[in-house]
Amino acid sequence: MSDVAKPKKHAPQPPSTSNFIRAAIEADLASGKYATRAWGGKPGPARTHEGAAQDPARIRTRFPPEPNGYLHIGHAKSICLNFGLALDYGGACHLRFDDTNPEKEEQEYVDSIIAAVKWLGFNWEHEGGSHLYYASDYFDFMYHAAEHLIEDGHAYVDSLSAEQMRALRGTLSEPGKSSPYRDRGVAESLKLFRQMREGRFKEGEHVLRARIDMGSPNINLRDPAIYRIRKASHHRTGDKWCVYPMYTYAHPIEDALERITHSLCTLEFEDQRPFYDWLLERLAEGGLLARPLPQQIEFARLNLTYVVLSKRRLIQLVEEKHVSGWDDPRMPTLAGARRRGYTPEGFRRFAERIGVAKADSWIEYSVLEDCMREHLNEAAPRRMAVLDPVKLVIDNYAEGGEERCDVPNHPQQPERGRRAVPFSRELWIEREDVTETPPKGYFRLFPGNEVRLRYAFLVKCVSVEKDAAGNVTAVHCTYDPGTKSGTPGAEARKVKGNIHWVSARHACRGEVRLYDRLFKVQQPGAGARDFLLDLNPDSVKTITAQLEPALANTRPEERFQFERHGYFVSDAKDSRPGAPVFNRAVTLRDSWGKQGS
RNA sequence: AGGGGAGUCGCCAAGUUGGUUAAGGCACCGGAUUUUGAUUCCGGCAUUCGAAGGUUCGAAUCCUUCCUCCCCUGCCA
Repeated sequence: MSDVAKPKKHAPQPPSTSNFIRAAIEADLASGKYATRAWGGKPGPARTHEGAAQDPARIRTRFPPEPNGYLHIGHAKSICLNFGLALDYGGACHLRFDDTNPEKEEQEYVDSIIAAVKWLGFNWEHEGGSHLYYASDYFDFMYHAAEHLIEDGHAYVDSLSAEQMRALRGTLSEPGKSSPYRDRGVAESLKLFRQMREGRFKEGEHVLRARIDMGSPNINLRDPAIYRIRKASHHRTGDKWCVYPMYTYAHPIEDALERITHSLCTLEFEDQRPFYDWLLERLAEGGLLARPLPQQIEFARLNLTYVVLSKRRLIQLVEEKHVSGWDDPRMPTLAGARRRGYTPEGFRRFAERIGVAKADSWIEYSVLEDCMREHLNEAAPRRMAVLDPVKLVIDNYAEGGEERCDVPNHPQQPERGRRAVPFSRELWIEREDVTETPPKGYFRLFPGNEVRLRYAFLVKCVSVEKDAAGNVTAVHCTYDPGTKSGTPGAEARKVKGNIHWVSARHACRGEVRLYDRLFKVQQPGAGARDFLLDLNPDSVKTITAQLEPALANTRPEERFQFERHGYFVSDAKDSRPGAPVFNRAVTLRDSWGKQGS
């Protein structure tokens, strides 16, 4: 049956260019839903936008972190999704700080979040406008909208304690019961709400609730609290307010004021969507918000094997000093990943590769590593570094002699130029590149075998020196002067082994941190187990390596491939001229199975 | 009177107005190239879509029943 012409092989395509969110956006764009969407030039209520010109942004998305912690890899998925969609569809993506809880939020976090989003390569500019917003900028509107809801009978002040409210809320299978304050008159609720704002009550004395349906099977609709009293200083509004809106109430309003078209969030907010729509509809029919209203769309959050992403656990790792800080290279925070040597391009590639859907899934950590390798392979210049040095002596090379080897900075990219690497009689080579008893298939140095010193000469192993314990202490070779790389006839004789080296006399010593995964199991803390029990005790190993001279002075965050090892980055905090410190981002793939080093 | 979601190859994930042999990526397995056991290149890789019935000329797509997993009872987000 092989005489039938085979269908031509399809060119490899970028991973899933289609997903349910793109489908929704494309459907909305096609239906003309947004054809007359106005944009008044800044976030605001109906009057800001009505009569204004059509929004130059075809869609608006937003990334809305609460500034109460550091961003992590899970956020990277959301950032790439939201900013990426805006870019793809000619839209704008807003960076918005959801700072509605003054007790947990700090300026330090907003700074780190801004830095992380920028680092990932995104910005919130669109058509000359900058879309960096804060929920706290909308507190006035939110407060007035709340009064409006009270006046329309859609909200009331409840004076039950939190415990009493919980008792009346019902359970998953039983309906809730009305609070005795549910039928409090509009005037009284309004008066109390104003007094709440004036600071006449203590925290917890009253709360503003939406009046919806205590019998709803959806617990989120059983008269959710929308405003609470909090006598805390806010990092931006200071002491102006002592009542703060709840996320449930604030988020839809933030979206509507900013004219967000597609409000993307994670699956756990699905049950919240009916309230989101209910609130916006009430406010729009009251003339406070412009239509079309934003729509919430939920997607599955990222789960990565061997990694924990919950804020609680991340805090525990830092506070209990299992890591050196939020930017420890083993942390899944973006600050940690950056210090580890991971790249923005790698993260974007990763987000593209894993796609977005509604099914809960676990992405294998190796997928992230592969994405980093792929980008680093293209981007990182090559260098030679010996991590576990053993001396190689070329017996027939002139004592005191030296010469230069002409080495490409990137074998696949000749335009990156070449550099001179000093060569001499005594070199450092990798301990694992020499053995007296070669296993099957081993083609590096062992007595009688010939290998190439990469970009230099062919050497033949004549003997191996060992200490009393049997450890190799030095290896003696003879070299063939006619085989220098780049000279005529250098390739006359082919050998399988090709090992890297550093001239002992010229080497620079440097600290190298070899990182491995922070946890030793795929799902740390699965079941009821304490996740700390799953910590990998060997997640970092610090060594002193012998580096080629060009590595002595590097700029902070400069990334290299150490040939035959992997990708390393000059540590942003600890590396110094002449005393370099490198972090290993990821190893090279290795079908021989050398397991890191 | 519970409600809301999800189940397509080892890991992701298209496809879901029913229409010929179920995209693509990752991993994996072969083979080629290679001065990185890397990279690159070529080839292979689901008679089957959680299960069982049913409708139909035809079903991953429609219907029925069942199974499994996730989320929801903060004055957190």
